[in-house]
Amino acid sequence: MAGSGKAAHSHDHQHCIREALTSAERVCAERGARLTPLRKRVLELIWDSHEAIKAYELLESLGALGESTKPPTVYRALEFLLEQGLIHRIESENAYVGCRHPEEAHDYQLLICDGCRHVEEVEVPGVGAALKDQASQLGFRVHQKTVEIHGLCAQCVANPR
Amino acid sequence: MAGSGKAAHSHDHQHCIREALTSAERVCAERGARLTPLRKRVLELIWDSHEAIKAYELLESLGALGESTKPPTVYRALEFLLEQGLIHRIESENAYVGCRHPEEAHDYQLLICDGCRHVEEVEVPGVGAALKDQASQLGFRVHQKTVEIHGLCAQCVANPR
DNA sequence: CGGGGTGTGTTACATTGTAACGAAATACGG
DNA sequence: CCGTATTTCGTTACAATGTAACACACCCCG
Repeated sequence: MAGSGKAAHSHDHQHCIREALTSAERVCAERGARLTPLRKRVLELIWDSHEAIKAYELLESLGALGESTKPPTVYRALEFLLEQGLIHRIESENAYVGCRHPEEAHDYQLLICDGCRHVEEVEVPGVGAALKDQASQLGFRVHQKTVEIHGLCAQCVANPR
Repeated sequence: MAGSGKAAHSHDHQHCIREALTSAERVCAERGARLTPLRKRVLELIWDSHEAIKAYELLESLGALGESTKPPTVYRALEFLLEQGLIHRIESENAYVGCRHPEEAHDYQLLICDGCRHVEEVEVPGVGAALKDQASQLGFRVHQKTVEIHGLCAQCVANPR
């Protein structure tokens, strides 16, 4: 059923979900942040796959679960999850994906497959530092870095539609 | 008048504009692409500053010039300019900015000031290649790279509001 | 001058995101 | 435990961003 055989990018996804939720609980507990049932449900829905998911898709899923179905509900939960570093926003897609390393701040880059929407979070050594250094040289104070690589993942290169 | 003394990031901006337009003409001529009056006007409006400008701001400016004022007009012009590499889209802002090197494809990163909206296009050596290499190692075929750094430019760090 | 392709005008709508306000739930000092 | 402050949530209404579809104008070419 959920998250098992789906062919591409196979792995024990139940494990991913469990780990993500456990991590989230711990991180929030440590910080005194409240991972309410609603926020947790949204986080679960995002972690339902490793694919980019949109706010209104989340909204629809919540609706199917009999929840309130108004945009602010979802956007507020997303805002919280972003603040806590539990998810990433994909700017070039207006979409969201679970963060692999929510325990601490980190540089990251996203490989986004335009074929299957799979998103891989990587940290290419040196990239974050190089950007920071260049900015510093120009007197620019960095607050946030967005690095998004679009293309086709190995699966979709091998197996085009 | 237009683009002269504005204090921050001072430079001969008239020169920027002339150069951008000349470049655009040449590039389009070489490729047989049609830089129509409408498209050129939109490009001029974008180059009116080095700041990120939004589609609906362009729309409003066009309206003030007595042009047609419907969204598709602007979005189609933007699409053309993006295809020709004459402008960049800033994904994290839903905004647009003139490209500094429209003559040829190139890696680039954008430093976006959240204080004054100024956008600086840079090419940090190695960053584009490092991202490409990492992707290749994962079997990922890159189509497009988006690198956007938000923060405060030197002017705004020195002179906060 | 007629036909095909490209560009533009226009209508209508889809998608994405937010402000504002009140009600409910939770935290917190006494 | 109670009353109050704060946070979270529900709801309405709307703002901002972007697109599909079709009609018309223009231009090149034969």
